[in-house]
Amino acid sequence: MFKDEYQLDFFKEKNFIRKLCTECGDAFWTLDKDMETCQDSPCTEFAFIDNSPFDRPFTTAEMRRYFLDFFADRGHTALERYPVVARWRDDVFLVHASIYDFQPHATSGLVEPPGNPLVVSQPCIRMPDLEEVGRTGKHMTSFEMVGHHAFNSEDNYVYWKDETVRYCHEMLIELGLEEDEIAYKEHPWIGGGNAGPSLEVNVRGLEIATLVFMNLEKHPKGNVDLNGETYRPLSLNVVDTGYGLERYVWMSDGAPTIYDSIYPEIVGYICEVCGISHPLDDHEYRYMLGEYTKLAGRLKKDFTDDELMDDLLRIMEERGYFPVRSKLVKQLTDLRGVYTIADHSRTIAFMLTDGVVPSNVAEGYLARLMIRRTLRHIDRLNTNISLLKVVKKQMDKFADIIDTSRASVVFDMLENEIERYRETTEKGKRLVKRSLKRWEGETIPLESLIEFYDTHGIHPTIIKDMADELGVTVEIPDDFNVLLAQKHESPETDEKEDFEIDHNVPDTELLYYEDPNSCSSEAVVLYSRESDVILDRTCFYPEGGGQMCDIGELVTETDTYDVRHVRKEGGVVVHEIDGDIPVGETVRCIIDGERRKALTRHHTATHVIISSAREILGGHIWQRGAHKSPENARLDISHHRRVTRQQLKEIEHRANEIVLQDVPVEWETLSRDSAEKRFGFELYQGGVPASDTIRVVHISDVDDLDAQACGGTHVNSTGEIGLIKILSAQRIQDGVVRLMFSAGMAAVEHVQHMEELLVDTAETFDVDMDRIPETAERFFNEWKERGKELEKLKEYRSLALVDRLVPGEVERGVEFVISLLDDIDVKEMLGAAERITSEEDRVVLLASVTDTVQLVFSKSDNIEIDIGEVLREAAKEINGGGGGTAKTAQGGGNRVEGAGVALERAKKLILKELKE
RNA sequence: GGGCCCAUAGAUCAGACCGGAAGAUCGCGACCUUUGCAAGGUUGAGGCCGCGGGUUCAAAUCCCGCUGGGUCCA
Repeated sequence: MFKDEYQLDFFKEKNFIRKLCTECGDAFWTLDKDMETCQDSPCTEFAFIDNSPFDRPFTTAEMRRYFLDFFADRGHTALERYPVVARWRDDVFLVHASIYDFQPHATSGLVEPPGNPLVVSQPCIRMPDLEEVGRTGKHMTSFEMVGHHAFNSEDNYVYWKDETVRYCHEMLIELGLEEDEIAYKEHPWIGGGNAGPSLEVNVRGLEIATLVFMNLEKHPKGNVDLNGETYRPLSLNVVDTGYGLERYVWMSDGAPTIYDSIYPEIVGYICEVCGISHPLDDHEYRYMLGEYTKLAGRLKKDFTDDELMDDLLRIMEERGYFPVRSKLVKQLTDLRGVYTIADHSRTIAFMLTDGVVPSNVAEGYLARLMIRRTLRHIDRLNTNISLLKVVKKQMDKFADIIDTSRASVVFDMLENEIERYRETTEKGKRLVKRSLKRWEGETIPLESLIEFYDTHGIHPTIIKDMADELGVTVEIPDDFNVLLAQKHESPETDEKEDFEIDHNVPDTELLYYEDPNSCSSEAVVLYSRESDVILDRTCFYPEGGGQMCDIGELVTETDTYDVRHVRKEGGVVVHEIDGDIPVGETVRCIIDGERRKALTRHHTATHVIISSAREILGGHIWQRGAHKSPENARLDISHHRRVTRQQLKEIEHRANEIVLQDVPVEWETLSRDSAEKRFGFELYQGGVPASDTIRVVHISDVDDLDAQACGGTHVNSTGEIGLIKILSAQRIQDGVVRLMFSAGMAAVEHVQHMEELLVDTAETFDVDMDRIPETAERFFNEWKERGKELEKLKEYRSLALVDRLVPGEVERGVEFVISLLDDIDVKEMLGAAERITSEEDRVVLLASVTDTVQLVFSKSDNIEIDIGEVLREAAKEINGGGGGTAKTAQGGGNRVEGAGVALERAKKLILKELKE
C-alpha cells in the first residue's frame, strides 16, 4: 500500500536501503545493511535499558522544552497545550493525539490553524491499553504527544514528507543517536475517515515517533481503494507527527520501566507507604526488572505465565542470580499494582484539573472508571494509601503542565468519588454475601458474576475474595471483559438522514442580529416548494443554540401565511408556512414579538445563570445543554454534587443582582483564533460553531462576567430580563444538574401561580399563609394518629363480632357460623373469623356487602377441607374469586344479589365434603 | 446516548417469581436482673411499602407512567 509514496529524496541522498523485517515482513528503511528486523517490539528486543543511546538523561520538562525549542527554531509556532477533554469536538471525549487539537475544522480547511507549521506537546489519554499498564513496562494511560504539524493547501505549501523526515532525523542525531540505528518503517495509516502513507520511527525496540501524511479522505466516489473502502484526495494535505515524550525521557535514562523513568518519586512513595521493596540500586533486582520488561515487550505475556517466568529465571541464572520463583511472582504482582496506581493517578490529575466531572456518562464515566480501577488496585495491595495524596503529588510534580488552580474542587470531587466507591463496595459486599449462600459448595454461575458487575459494579475479583471464605468457587474466565461487551452489543442505530433541500440560493441575510428588536421586514422569495420558503433576508430567528424559533406571518399583497417553524440549513434560513408563495414575490415578515421577547430574555438569562453558577459553585461548571422556550428555560450544568437549596438561592440572588446592575450585553464577531486566545475554551459552553469567525456575546467587558460563542438573540442590557426565578434543580445524571428557570413576565406568572397554590391551601386549612407548614404537619400527624385509633377500634369491633355470631348452628358435629354482614371491613371479619376457628370443629362463612361483596371463610385446624376451593366455588355466585391459606380464605365478587346464595352454596359444599 | 438493577420501620434487609391481615435483625424507649458497666430477659414505640394511574372482589406484590438513587457500556 502506498508503495511509491516512500521514495523520498532524503532516503536517496543518504543511501538508505529498503529492507523487509525478518519477523513481521514489513518494509523499513535503514542505513545499516545488516539490520534484519524493523526495530519495533516485538520484532526487536528493547536495547536501551541501562544502555541509553542518548547523550544525557532528560527530565520530562527538559525534554518538552527541547522539542518545542527545536521546532520553534525551525519556524514552527509553539502552542500551549489543549485540555485533555476535547470540548471542541462532538465525536470524541478525550484527546488521543496532538492532531485532535486541530480536528475537525483546521484539518478540513474550514478554519485557519493557530500556526503553520506548528508544534505542541499535548497531554493525551488513551484507555484501550488499560490492561497493559504496569505489566509491560511501557504502556501508560496518559502521555504527552509532541506533534509538529503542517497544513498544505493548493496555494500554501508548507512542507511534506521529505522535510518531515529530515526534521525528525536531524533531531534524533542531535539527541545522540547513531544514524544507522534508526529504522523508518512503512506503515499505511487509516483512521477517522482519513488515510495516507506513514512512517514509524523505531530505535532499539521502541517506536519513538509516527510520521503520518494525511492526504486522503473516505468518499463513496473516491478512486483509491483501501480495505474495501474508497478514498479520494484531500484538498488539504496534513503532516501529522507524534513523538511520545515519555518514551524519549525513558530512552534517555534507560530505567527498567517507563514508570521508574517518568515519576520515580511517586513510585517510591507508593512503595514506601505500601511496604513494598523496590531497590533499584540493587544490581540483581534492577537487572531482573529490566530483563522482565524486555521479555514482556517481546512476548506480550503476563508474568504469571509459566513460560515467561521460565525465561526470566533462565536469564537470571545465566547471569548468576537464583531468585525464588514464587517470591518473584509476588514481587512483580505488587509492583504492577504500584505502577498502575502511579500511572492512573496522573491520568486522574489530568482529567479532573481539565474540568472532567466524574459521572456515569461520557468522559465523566471514563474518569470514574480510572478512579475506581485505581481504588481497586489500592485495595488489592491491602494498604490504606490515600489516593488523594498520590494525585496531589502528581499535580505537584507536573505543575508545569497540570493546572493546579482548581485543586480544591478536584479534591472535593475525588473525595466524593472515593466515598461513593466505598459505599458501592460495602453495599455490594453485603449483597454478594447474601447471594453467596445460594451456591454454598458450588461454583457461581458466570451469568451471576456478570450481573454482579454489570448492575451493581462489583468486580469479580472482589467476589472471589469473599467467596473463598464462604466455600463457594469462583471462576473468572480470561475473556470476562469480552463476555461483558457481548452483553452490551446492540444493533447499530441508523444514522439520521438529513433532509437537506437542494436549493442553490445564496446565504440568507440575518436581520435579527442587526436589530434584535425589529419584528418586521421586507424580503423577496428566492425559493418555494412544499411549504418551505427561503427569502433573501429575514428577521425570523431559526431554531438553534437551544433557542426555539420565531413564529409569525409572511404577508404578500393578497395573502397572509402562517410561519409555523423556521430552521437553518447551512447559511440559509428555511421558513415552513401553510401554503406556497411564488418565487420572486415580495413579502413582509412579521414575527410574534411577545414570543421573541420572551425567548430573548430567557436566552440572556441563561448566560446570567451560568455565570452566577460558576461564581457560586466553581469554575468546573460547564454547560452540558440548554433549551429556551417562551415560558421557561432549562440549563444543564456539570457538577459533582447535588445543588443544595441554599446554593440555588445564592445563584438566584446573584443572577438577579446582575439584572439589577443593568449591565450592557454586547456582541462582536472575532476570528476563531483571537476569540480563543482572549476567552479560552470557556467560549464553547453552548457548543462549537463550524466557522472561522465566531460571534462572541459578553455580558460585560468590565467585570468579564461571561463570554460565549452564541448565535442566539439577546437583550441590550441585563435590566431588560426582569425577574429571574429558578423553578427547580434536578440531577438528570450523575454529574449533571438541570436548572429550570424563567425570566421576565414568565417568572412573574410563575410566582403568581405559586402564590395561588399557597392561598388555596391556606383557605382549605383556614389559616394564615405563613402557618401552612406547621398546620400541614399537624394535620398529617393527626391523620396518622386517627389511622392508629381506627385500627384499634376495628380490633374491638371484631371482638364484638365474635360475641354476636357465636354460637352458630351445629350440623354433623361442626358448628357453622354463617353471616351476611353489612359493610364490615375485611380485617374485622378476618380477626373475628380466626378467633372463632381457634376452637375446634368450627367453620366460619362471612360475607360483607357494600357495592361489592367481600368473603371471609375460615375453618378450625381439625377440619380437613380445602377452604380456598370452597370459597372459589362459592364466589362464582357473585362473579368473583379468591383464595388464601390453609386455614383462612378470602375473596369477593361484584354481583351483590348473589351474596346469600354464595354462603348457602359454600355450606352445602362443605357438608358434601364432610360426608365423604 | 443505550442497557441493567434498586426504592418496605432510624439503619440493614425479607416478603414480590406464584396478589389474599406488613415482617426479621440491629438501633431507640420502659421495666426486670446487676453495686456499676458490659451482657441478658420482658415489653413497647416506630410504616402514605417512593409518587401517580391501571388491572382485580382484593395490589407492597402484576402492568404503565413519573421521581429519586445505583451500576455497566460507548
